[in-house]
Amino acid sequence: MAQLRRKLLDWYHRFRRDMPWRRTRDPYRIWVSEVMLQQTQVATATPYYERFVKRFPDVVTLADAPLDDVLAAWAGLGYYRRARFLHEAARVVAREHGGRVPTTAAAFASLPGVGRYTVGAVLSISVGARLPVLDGNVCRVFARWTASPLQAKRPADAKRLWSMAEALLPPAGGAAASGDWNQALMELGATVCTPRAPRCPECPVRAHCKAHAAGTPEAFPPVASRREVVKLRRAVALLRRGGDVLLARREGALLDGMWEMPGVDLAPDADAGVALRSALRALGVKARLADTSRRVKHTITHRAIEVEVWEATGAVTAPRRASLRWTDPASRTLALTALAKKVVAPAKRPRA
DNA sequence: GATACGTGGCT
DNA sequence: TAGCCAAGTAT
Repeated sequence: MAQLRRKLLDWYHRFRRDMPWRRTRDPYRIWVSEVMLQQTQVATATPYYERFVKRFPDVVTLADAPLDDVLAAWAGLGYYRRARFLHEAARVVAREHGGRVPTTAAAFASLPGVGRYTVGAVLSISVGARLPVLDGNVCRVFARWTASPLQAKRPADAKRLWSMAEALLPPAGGAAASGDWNQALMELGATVCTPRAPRCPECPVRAHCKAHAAGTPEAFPPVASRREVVKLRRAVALLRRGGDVLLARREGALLDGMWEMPGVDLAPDADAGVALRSALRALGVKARLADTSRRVKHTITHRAIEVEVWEATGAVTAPRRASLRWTDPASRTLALTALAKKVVAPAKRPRA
């Protein structure tokens, strides 16, 4: 085991990618990065991280900021509950911990949105706590090393995987840091021991890998059953006034508090114009609408939405109310959904 | 313990 | 392209 550890750590120190959160030991910044990276790829999270820590450089600044500002900074990253929990947790830190991120496992773990993974990641990386991590990468690496059909979703397997992660930590008092070890495991999974087409010839620890020995690394972990994607239709009104567009605040379970063009979900055979005019009337918005025939596709978890984009043919009037605003969509002051961003600023196709 | 939660990269 | 997947957590 010592050899396995040394080989992987050597590899990590040689090949680890440079990332902004790897240039700090500040528990707050490590924490922000770990929350952003949940279910999110490094390349996606990086620009959000840079903007976020610039706007909220410390936990007290975050605690003092309005939730809407935090959501606006998060807009486009998804899983907005992460941002709500992070903000709520920051307020707990400001109120109950004197504005310093607690670095004992129990205190940190008690914060909202902080699960076992995040405790291990933040505290091992920032203060060297000897705590394991288990994420999708680490699960896959372990399943392959042992050639076992371990799946993190099965509680019994998760327990075994966490035990492995604990057992493999560098020994207490040794030279190797737990934070480096944890990151080395994840880095291996992210860059070499990938879900498909793993780069076994580049793997520093292939000699220890039973799945590699068997020649079937891709068989581990077994593929999980996937949920069916439901197709949905929606119509939205892209209403402009100068450089501003009219936005409505969402309410409900999905994307609560986020802003997007006023619109309506459509039954499969519904008349979009009828439904959209009715929805706008209910908001008190007056406009003559025409179908642009532009269609925007967007997927949210297991929903595939096709959006019909309508525009006004004349002047638009909207009532003053808290859930309706004219805003420059480029200003980043409102938390726009990714779908709204697509509708207002369609991505240019790369050169054909 | 099954499910909900967003989005974009990659093949 | 369509489908899989990603540094998870809470309910």
